[in-house]
Amino acid sequence: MERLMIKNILYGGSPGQKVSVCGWVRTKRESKGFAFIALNDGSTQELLQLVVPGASPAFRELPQCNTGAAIRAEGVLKESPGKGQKLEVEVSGIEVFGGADPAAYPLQKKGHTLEFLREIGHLRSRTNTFGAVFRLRNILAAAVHEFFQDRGFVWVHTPIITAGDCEGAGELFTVTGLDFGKLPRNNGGNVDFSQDFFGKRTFLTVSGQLEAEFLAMSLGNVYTFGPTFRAENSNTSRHLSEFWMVEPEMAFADLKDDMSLAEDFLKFLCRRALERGEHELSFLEAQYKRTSLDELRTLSEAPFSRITYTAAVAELEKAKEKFDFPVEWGLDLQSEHERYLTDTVFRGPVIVTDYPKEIKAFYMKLNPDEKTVAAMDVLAPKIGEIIGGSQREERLDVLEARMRQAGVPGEGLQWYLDLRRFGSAPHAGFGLGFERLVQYITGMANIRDVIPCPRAPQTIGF
RNA sequence: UCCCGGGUAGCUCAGCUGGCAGAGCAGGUGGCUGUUAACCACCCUGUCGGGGGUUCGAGUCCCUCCCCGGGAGCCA
Repeated sequence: MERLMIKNILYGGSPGQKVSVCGWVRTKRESKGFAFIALNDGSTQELLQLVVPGASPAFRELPQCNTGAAIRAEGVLKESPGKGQKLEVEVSGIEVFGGADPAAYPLQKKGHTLEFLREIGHLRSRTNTFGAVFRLRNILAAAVHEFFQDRGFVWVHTPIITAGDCEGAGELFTVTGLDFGKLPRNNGGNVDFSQDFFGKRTFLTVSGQLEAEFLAMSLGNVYTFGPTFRAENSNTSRHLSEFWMVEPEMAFADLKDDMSLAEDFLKFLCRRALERGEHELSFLEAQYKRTSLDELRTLSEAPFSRITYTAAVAELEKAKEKFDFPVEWGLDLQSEHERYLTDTVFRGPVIVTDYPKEIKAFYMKLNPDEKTVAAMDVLAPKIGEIIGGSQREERLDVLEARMRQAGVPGEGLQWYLDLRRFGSAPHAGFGLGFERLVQYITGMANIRDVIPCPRAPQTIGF
């Protein structure tokens, strides 16, 4: 008999139907004459109840059917007389693929802390919480592609290995083929990377943006969606050393277009999460009370607030709240300031625009006031910056001047400047940290709980 | 990297001014004909994070290192 997924049985099955189902036992409840097994196969948040009558030969298999065991069950689908489920399977046969010693299996029939589950990363996806999070992560990843593909954006694959820290976005991981036992040295005593695999020092990418720019200046609208690496010694609930980033880049677009795209994008993702992950979201809402379906519904409909950096600073200056860090035009907004704007002033996502040029990257377009740049950050309640973007500087002379001021060496970036020499055009884009998005939608407090194998300083199990 | 708070049974934690290491849950055994993290009874569970020191005596006090969490910085 063909194996059915639990999702399809619960939503497409009818009483009287013969079924075969495989999965992992969540709980077993035994009486003298019968037993109940709650089974999960990862296809859905919900569990399938198996009823094993004492007369069934399957009853003899019960001692092996402990929490965690992998089994196949065959039987007849019936309407359940009990509360809590509509359908259940009256089992006639059970095959145990692999048992799970109850004394040794770490996942007990009780609640566990997220911290403990992080220590058993290879098993935590068998829990309700992580099943929900990883299914939602998939829904969102698919929705990223759906959103851009529907708008004619081309998915481009920018390199993982790069030759320079052109953007200055944090510390980089070095990639090398050199033998650490006998590193070649130059006259200065430093490692001689000219003898390395690529003939120069190379790194894991910190952003695909610069490459995405030249692809946008040929294909029109493009986006990247792939892994990104930062060697920063960040120990927070919002940072990973390896994370996934989405970076759209649009030719012939300005900051307004960029903001509209970011807003439409986030709303679309919320809507898809609600449509396709309702059971998962409901579970997480009930379990942790850090996210709410109503909040996501509001977010997917109401317009985002928008404010310039200058106006935001004025708002903070007149705030009654005491801040630990100073508020002054020219200083970057601190976490506490961002939180005040999202949680107190606007009570929702807000887009802050036109930051002082000194605190933003060299490639952002200089505004006519020559003090600010056409940058935008989308700030979300609780987690802060979820999107950072800008219109790019397309004027060669202005860009070169900005690079000199910022101390960015031009040698490795001639190809980037070429885009301003040949057929330059206004263009804009942004970067979205995918895990921050998943965090925001699921309400998980720690970013290490929204990716299967989190990489962070001193953290690389599994 | 900095500032706080932690590390005691498989898990979550209590353990006061230093004096025989505890509870709940999980697990085991038995009972129970419709359970929902089932219920009832009984039973088992320890390198008190590692090392050093003070003391007649350290889970408890001191030093040091490691690990975890929260916050900050950096950022997405």
